[in-house]
Amino acid sequence: MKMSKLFCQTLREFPQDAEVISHKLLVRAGYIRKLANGIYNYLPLMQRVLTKVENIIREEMNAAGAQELLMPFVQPEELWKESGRWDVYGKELMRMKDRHDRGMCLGPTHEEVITFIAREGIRSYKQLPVNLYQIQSKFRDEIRPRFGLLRGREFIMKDAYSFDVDQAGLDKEYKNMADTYNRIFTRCGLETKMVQSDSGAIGGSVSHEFMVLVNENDENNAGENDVFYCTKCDYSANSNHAVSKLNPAETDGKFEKAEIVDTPNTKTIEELAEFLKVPSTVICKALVYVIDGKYVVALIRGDRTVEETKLMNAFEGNEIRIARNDEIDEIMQNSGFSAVAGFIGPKGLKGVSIIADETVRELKNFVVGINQTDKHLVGANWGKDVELPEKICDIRLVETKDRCPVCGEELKVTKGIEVGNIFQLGTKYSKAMNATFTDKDGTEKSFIMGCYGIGVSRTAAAAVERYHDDFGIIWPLSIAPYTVVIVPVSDVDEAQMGCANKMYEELNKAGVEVLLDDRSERAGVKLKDADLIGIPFRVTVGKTLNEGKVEFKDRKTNEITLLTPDEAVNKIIEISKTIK
RNA sequence: CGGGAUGUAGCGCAGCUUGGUAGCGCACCUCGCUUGGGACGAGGGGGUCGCAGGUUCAAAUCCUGUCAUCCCGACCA
Repeated sequence: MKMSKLFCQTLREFPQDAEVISHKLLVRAGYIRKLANGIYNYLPLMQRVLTKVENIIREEMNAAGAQELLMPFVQPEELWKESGRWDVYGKELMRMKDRHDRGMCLGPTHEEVITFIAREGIRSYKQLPVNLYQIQSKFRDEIRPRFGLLRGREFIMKDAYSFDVDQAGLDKEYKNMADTYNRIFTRCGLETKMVQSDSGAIGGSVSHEFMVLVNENDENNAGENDVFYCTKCDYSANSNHAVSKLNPAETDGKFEKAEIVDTPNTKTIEELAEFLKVPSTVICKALVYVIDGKYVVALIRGDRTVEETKLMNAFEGNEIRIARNDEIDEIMQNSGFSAVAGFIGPKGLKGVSIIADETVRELKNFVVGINQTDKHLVGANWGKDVELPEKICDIRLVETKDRCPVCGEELKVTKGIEVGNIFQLGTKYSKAMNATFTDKDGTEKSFIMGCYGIGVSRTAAAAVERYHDDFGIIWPLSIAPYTVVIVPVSDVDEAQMGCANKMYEELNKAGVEVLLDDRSERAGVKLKDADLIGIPFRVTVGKTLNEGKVEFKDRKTNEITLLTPDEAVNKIIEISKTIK
């Protein structure tokens, strides 16, 4: 491709509305352009990158035994009513009416449609197992799209769905997909970590996410997830799912008798601990949440934080938020109290569910709110002064220095970008949508399903996030839009242009993806653009041509070697052959 | 949805306080010159100043409303 004809406008400055580096660089280097909030045009260079990622995915998925199909982007309301998600998916599901006033939605994911396909097409266990996938645009009307391609409303996703006769089959396919994903991301030049995760709105039990770990010291790092991991064993999990063993802590308040004491203006745990001169670990903290419209009071040790996803899952909820002050007032009124937030306790509350984190169980002679403003109960003990709630779960956020649940080593945390996930769905959708097959023994059974997603556009953006420098993008070879760019320093120097053109022809003939910068620009412009766009290799044809040499530059190391034009061409052809 | 900020040429911005001919840099077009890290000179094109009302002889500027975008939070495959 000749750059004079390439549809690509690089910008001299970073776009003002971009925050993270992948967004800034992709816009500035002419890969993407915003159409609307969270919706982007993929320009020719970007399309080449996406196609490469997609083809790697295709090859590996096909090799793993999956079959590609394509489902509609627009889906009928009825299917979503069948699965029960029409009512629970929320505003993220882009809903609309067709001309006949029938409810439709844009596909944010395709469990319903694939289950419909399986229900229609699979009658017998003999047709199983099967794994079907597609690569397609998805639409999710995110509350706050941001970070360019990392969190758009429209994005490209590979989604695969497996159907098995039993759990053993699903386990096998799950492992197969995990291995496949590792191969896919490795081929894309990305190092990923497979971490345990929450299964979210998709449902199901077992799930893992594939995270590209980003450098936390990087000021604009775009990792949206905290990943806790163990340095000794291979335990790692998303913070919304991570569990830990706790270090020993002082949990005895050493108050000799239970009594209500004045604790004026101690609305936070810090203030209360300071006022009573006790460690925060002997305080039982009470937080009021609203889960799917119902009030929940969560008890947790004073020094710990509630993990809201865990709390929500404990009640099998879909939506969680902290209660507003007027809602707390309502609870107080219903229970005959009048305390404000900061003095809430479990004793005597009516119309709420109470849940306790495991950390409160061992508290002794502790401090707890008693639903009177500016007062707390000290020296409290479970069973005697306050009832221990029946519902006790792990609802706490893991912290660094907590111990690995597997081996006991200290846990560490890092930021990650989620580029893929795998879920064991089980029969959640097949049961709800009555999708069954006839098993060997003649009985009707529901499909055991799994689903497996990869964010294609996000993977490309994550690669930029991971590989760039002050000059621009540094694409991994396997997903770069072109392998090499030839830059003649002067487009009016006949020798240089002749040499550049000759190499260009030879490389093209050899099937190498090559760019020729034949623009009538000054050298600086062409060199800056080559770096910005991030082509892995650059051949500069300039003054060294007098000695019969051209410069060969590796974008990754910025190392320059002098080669004859023939040597350069051969070297690139050799490199090109290694691309898988 | 809560808090903060911003909307002026394709991009980046000034002008607004104190109302009076809409500007600068980059990009774009023409000519010249130049060709190893985003040159230079001359000329040129491009704007209903986010939108709608209002005040005024006169509004980018003041007032009201509204829309959009960005950041933080809540949410999230």
